[in-house]
Amino acid sequence: MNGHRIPEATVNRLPVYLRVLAEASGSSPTISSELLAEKAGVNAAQVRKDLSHLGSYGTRGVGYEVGYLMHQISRRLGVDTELKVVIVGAGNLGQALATYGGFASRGFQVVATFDSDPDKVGTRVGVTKVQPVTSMPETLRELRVDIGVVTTPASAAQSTVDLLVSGGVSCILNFAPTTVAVPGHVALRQVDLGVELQILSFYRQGDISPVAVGE
Amino acid sequence: MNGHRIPEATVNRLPVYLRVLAEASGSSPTISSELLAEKAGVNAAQVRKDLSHLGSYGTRGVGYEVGYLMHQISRRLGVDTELKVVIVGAGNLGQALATYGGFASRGFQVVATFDSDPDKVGTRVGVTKVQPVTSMPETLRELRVDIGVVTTPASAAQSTVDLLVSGGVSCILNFAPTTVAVPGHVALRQVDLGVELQILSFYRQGDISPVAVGE
DNA sequence: GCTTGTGAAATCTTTCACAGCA
DNA sequence: TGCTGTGAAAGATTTCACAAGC
Repeated sequence: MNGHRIPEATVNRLPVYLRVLAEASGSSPTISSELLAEKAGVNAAQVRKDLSHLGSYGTRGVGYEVGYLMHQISRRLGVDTELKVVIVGAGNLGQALATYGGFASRGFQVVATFDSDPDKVGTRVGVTKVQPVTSMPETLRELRVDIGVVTTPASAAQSTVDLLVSGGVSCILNFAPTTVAVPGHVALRQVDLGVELQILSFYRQGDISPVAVGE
Repeated sequence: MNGHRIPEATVNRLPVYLRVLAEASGSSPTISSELLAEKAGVNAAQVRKDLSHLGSYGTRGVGYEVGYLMHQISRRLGVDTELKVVIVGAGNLGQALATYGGFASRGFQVVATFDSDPDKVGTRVGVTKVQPVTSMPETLRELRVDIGVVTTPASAAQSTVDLLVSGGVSCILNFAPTTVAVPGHVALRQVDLGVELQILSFYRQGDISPVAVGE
């Protein structure tokens, strides 16, 4: 079952499998769909169905070879090439994300940070120096940036996104507490932390509960 | 259509509608499903179906009364009561979240922060002073905390979650780059920022793109 | 006339259950 | 025997399309 379009729900779980595999890679050379499912918090049939979209990389009676499966998932996710990330908005959240270890360990390289505040420009954030937003157009082209992370206030989010898109950035992760729009050929994910808490507080009332997001 | 169980997919969109309504509340006393849909990035029929789960709060030929609809959504989400939040892990991300404006503006109050590092304990983060994790049990009970936000390293995430649960916290938002488990009656959402970027980088390759998360 | 509310259809996702292979 | 890979069934979600109401 190779070459066809991978369902969106599956794509959202592949990175989770990858993380579980990375954690498990020390223990055993192979892993069963059952164990992988348990660690990822899903059903074993789901794991097998998901992985079948990549091809037949398991061995019946044995399981999946951990290293090989990691390679195949990475390849399909397109995470095997180092991608360049910029962060726009060097406030608390922007600074935290710039130094967040989870990016580098997954092959993402934070190559620049931007802020409109002259007091922030020039200060050191992680391994980058904060640049003025006015320099975004040149910097984006020059560095051939892949991903933009937006941590500006809501009021600046849309104009920031427009700048990123016109600078050739094809993936945008928006943390600003407002919804932004992009042309259809740009990948966009919106994350609003306040919204997350509202959803949680709903589930608290009922019996049903565990919900996973960003996975 | 009132009183029955609200579908999970709908619950995930309600907070987004709430945010859109808050933004639109200045402009007009009413809003159509079409406009609300456009601002929330979904289909108008979906908005109507979603809202129909709360009751019939619209007026045919007119639309929805913004203030009243906000009230109804808030009530159903259980966000009309002020909820107490603690943040465990006072690193960059924890500090950023402690001062993140999106929580307070949505009725969540950050009442305490914890860290295991003695150097961090006692320092000021937002309006709270960092407490040692050893004081979590008493503090959680004393303040009757509703929500726990975990921003520890992966290695400390599960034990932190266990402490939160035994301290009576019924909602947990996990930002640590590892999956944690909780008993079924605790609401859990997992957010891994590295995973987000991996998903984005997949969509970059294909034609289809815009994906919303945490919404 | 304009917009909601909602059955019915279409689509997508998950789960089942078992044939097939190591 | 044990575990994958996968059709088929079940379930959930989205979209359509239109009757009903203001």
